[in-house]
Amino acid sequence: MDLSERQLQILQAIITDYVENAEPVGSRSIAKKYDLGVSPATIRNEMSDLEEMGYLTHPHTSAGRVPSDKAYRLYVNTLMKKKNLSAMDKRLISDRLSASRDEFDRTIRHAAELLSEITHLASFAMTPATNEETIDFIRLLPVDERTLILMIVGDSGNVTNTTLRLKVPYTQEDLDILSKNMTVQHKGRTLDDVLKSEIIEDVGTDIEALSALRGTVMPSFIRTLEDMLNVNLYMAGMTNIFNLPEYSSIDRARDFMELFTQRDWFTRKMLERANGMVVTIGDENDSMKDCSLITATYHVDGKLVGKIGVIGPTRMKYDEVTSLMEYLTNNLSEAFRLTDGGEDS
Amino acid sequence: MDLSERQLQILQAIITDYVENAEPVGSRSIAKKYDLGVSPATIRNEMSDLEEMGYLTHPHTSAGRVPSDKAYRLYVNTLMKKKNLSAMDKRLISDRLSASRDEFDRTIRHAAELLSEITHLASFAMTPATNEETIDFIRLLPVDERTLILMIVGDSGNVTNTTLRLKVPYTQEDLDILSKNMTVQHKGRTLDDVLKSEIIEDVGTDIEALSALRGTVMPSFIRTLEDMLNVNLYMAGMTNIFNLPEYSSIDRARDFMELFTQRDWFTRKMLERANGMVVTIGDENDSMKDCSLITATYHVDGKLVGKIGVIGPTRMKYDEVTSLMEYLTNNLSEAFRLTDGGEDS
DNA sequence: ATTAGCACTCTTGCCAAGTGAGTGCTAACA
DNA sequence: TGTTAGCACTCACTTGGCAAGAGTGCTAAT
Repeated sequence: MDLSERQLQILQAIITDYVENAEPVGSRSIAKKYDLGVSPATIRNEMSDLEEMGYLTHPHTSAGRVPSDKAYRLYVNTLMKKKNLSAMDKRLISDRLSASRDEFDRTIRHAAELLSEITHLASFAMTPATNEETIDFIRLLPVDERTLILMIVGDSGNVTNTTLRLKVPYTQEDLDILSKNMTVQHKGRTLDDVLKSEIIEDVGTDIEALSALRGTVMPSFIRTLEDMLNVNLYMAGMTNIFNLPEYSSIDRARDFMELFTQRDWFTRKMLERANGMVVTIGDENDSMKDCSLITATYHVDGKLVGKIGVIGPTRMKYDEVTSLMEYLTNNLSEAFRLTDGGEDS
Repeated sequence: MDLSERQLQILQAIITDYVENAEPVGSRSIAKKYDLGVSPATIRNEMSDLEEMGYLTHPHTSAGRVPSDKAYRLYVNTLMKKKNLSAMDKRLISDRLSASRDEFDRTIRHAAELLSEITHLASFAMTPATNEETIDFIRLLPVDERTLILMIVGDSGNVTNTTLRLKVPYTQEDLDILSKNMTVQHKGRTLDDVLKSEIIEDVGTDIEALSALRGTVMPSFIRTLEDMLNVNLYMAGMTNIFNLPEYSSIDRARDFMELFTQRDWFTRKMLERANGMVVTIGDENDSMKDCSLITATYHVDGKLVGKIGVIGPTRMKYDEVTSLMEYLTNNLSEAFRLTDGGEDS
C-alpha cells in the first residue's frame, strides 16, 4: 500500500508549509503555492486518503490538515534531502570553534550555543562518556599533616581529584606505599570495571596504620571514580522555544522547561541513545511526546564519544537541522584529533 | 511626614492580603478580614492618603489597591517580624544537609534545592569566591612523554588542574625544577594577586629547554588560575515561577527564564552584592525590575564566603524567606567549620 | 473625625451575529 | 475513470452589546 508519486508530492508540500507557518494547511493554498498541476478539489481527495492512512490529522472539520508523527517519520526516512549550509553559518561555526580550540569544555559549550543560535531551538552538548577510559595512575599528595589530595589520572589525560581531611595524621611513607599499591592494582582497568569490583577487595598484607589510611581513602576513591564517569552537560537556547507557537501556552512551556531542570535524568536519557545521527519524533520519545529530538555523536581521539542534540516541536526543519549537526560533529571530531599539539582538560 | 499607627496597620493588612492572593485589595475586604475597628469608608480615606504618599498604586479607577515597591521596602525595614520555621522545615533542612555533609558541592546544591522547595520560588547557591585563597603549591605531574598535568593547590585544599599536551617532549628534571620554581615564586600569594602580576615576569636565569617548557606552561597556568577563581552556581526551582500569576504571560516568563540562561552574567551580578542578608525590591534591581532578590552569605572555615539567594516577584513573603535563609546560612556555616574530621572537595 | 449612602467607573463574563477558511459531496466534464 | 467546479455545511474566531460585580470618591449626616 505505497503512496503514489502525487501523494508524496502533496504530503511533502503540506509538511513544508506546515513547518514554515505552524498553521493547518488547506487544499487551496497548496494548489496556489506549489504548482502540482491539479485543482484544490483533487488535492482534497488525496488529502482525505492520506488522512485515512494516518499521515495527516484534522484539528476540526473546517480546518486544514496537519502532518502526523508518521508523516514526519516518512519525511525523515525517505523524502528529506541533505541541505547545504550557508557560507555564513559555516564561517560562524569555524570562527566560534577555533576561538576555543584548546579548551575542551569550552568548545563543547560553544557547540551547543552554535546549535541553538542557528536552529533557534533548544540544544545541548555533552562531554564524552568515559566508560572506555582506563586508569593510568593514582596519586596521593600531601597538603598538610591531616589534609591530602587524592588524584586519579586516566589514560587520555583526564584528571579528577578530591581533597581529604583525615582524623589522624598520616606519614609520607604510608602515602607513597598506598598510592603505589593502588596504582599497581588498578592501572589499565576501566573505571566501570574498578567500580564494580572494588568494594570487596582489601589487600591483606598491609600494616595497621596503612590499613587505617586505606580505610579512609577508599570511600572517597569510589566517589571520585564516580565523579570521573560523570559527563558534563551544556544546554543552550532553552528560551528559544518561547517564541514557538506550540509553546505559547504556559503549561506547555513549563512542561518543556521542567525537562531540563532534571539534569541528571536528562543526561542519563541522552547517554542511553544510540550513537550516530538519531532522530526520534513525537510518540517515539517515551517522555516529551510532543517534541522531536535529534542527537548526533562526535569523537575524541577516535575513541571517546560525546553527544550533541537539538530539541524542538515535531514541526521542525529536519533537513536543515540534521545537515547542520552532521557538519558540526565532523568539525568537532576533526578538532579533537590528538595528532596536533593542542592541549585540553 | 511619618505614617500614623493606623496607616501602618492598614498598609500591613494590604501587603499581607496582596502577598497572599495576588489581587488588588479593596477597602471592604480589609475591613472584614482584619478588624481594625473602622469602617470601609475610613479605610478608603487612609488608602487614598497612602496612595498619595506613594505606598500604594491603583491599576485602574475601580480596582483595589496594590502595594508599591516603596511599601515593600517599608515593610522589610520596619514592619516585618522574624518568623519561626516549622518543625517540619527544620527537619527537612537538617536531613537534607547532613545526607551530603562531606561533599561540599553537593551540599551547596542541596541548599539551593531546599530554598526553592520551601519557598516555592526560584533560588540559587554559589560555592565560595576564592579571592582570599592563597596558593599552597604548584605541581607538574608527568603522564606520558608529551602529556603532563598542571596542578594548583590552594591553602584551603582547593585543587584545580589542567592537562597539557606538548609539541616537544620534556624531561622529568625540567618538570621538577619548574614546579619548584613556580611554587617558590607564588606560595602564599592570593590568586588575584598572581593573576594581576604574572604575565610580565619571566625569571631570566633558566636554561633554554626549561624556558621553552615554561613558555608552554605559562598560558595554561593563567587560565587554570582563572578557573580556580570561578565559583560554581547551582540553580533550583526555576520552573516554580510558572505557577505564579505575575508570570502567567509568556513574555514575562521568558524574560525571567532568560536571566538564568546567562549564567556568567548572573554569577558576576551576584558576586557584586554585599555580604550578609541583602534584600532588593523591584526598581532597586537594575535589571529584573519587577523581581525581588534576596541574598545571604555563609562561611567556610570562617574565611571564604559563599552566597545563596531567592528570586521571585516583588509580592513575596519577605518575613518567611529571610527567616528561612538566615536559618539555612547558619546551618551551612556550621557544617563547613573545619574543626571536625570531614572531607570536602 | 467617622460613617452611610449613592453615583460613577471599569473589568469580566456572556451571548449573538457575522465572517472566513476549509471541507465533503455531487454532478458535470474530458 | 480520473478530474474539476460548484455549493452546502461546519467550525473557530471576532465584534459589539449587555448585565453583573467590585471598588472607588464624594457628599451629607452623625
